[in-house]
Amino acid sequence: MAKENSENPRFICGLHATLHVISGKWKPLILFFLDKGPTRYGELKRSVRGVSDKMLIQQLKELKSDGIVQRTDYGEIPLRVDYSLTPFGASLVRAMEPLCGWGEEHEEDIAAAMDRRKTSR
Amino acid sequence: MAKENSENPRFICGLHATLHVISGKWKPLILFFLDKGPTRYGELKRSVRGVSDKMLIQQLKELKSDGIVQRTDYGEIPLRVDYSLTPFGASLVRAMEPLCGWGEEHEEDIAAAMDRRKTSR
DNA sequence: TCAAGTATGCACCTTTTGGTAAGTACTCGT
DNA sequence: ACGAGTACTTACCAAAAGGTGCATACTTGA
Repeated sequence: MAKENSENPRFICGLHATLHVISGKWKPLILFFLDKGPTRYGELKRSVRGVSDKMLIQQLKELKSDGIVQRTDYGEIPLRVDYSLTPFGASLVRAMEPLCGWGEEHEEDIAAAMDRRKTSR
Repeated sequence: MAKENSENPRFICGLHATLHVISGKWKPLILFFLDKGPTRYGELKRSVRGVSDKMLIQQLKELKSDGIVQRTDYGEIPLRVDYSLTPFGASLVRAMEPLCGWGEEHEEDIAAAMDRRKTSR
């Protein structure tokens, strides 16, 4: 009937859209490290402690297909590849900063709440 | 041995901590609607279209145990309860706004990327 | 008395997500 | 020739997340 919303109805709000891009166990961490500059695959793997090859590759692929990161293959003889943020990705990282700040400020409350949940489960 | 980080090592960065609180299929949407004011359970369920009772209750409980939302039971005869943001929760919603904005600005790119992934899968 | 509405709880099942471990194709140093 | 390092790929499995539907205890209106 009458339109209630002139935007496309795919997402409830912008946040909803954003979360489609950054959800994934390792994505925020990957973004966090890539924000420091282009990083080789192996380097990234060592930074994001605990991630498996499968997961790292998979999340990088998704981030790439979302236009957040770039993969650069130097076509060199002993295989050499690195990953970096696109300008689009960099803008996302900027938008994530307040969440970063909020998390830092309330780190203890969050950790306490997590413990509470684990204990009383 | 030598400390590399004086913060507690539970989270890699603030963002990582924050994501523990807002991850969950329906949480951002719930927060989005609660930001408009205290909302009764049934009302919320009708707002967050598609959510099941189980999920709505579950996510509300988690948000409550994280101190993000408050549950008010009016103790009235025909059962009456509502949910609202705590000040802590309100501060989280404020920190989420840039992500909201980013998502709004790039909604089309995000949707396009999602389609691309679905199609080429 | 019966259906409907309130706010939940619970059992069961499927889907999604993530982890483990192996294999590939290449090159380099010994 | 062998082991190690590069950047992945694949198959198999376990755990977590989420969905469906029924049950509860209460009340109000027909």
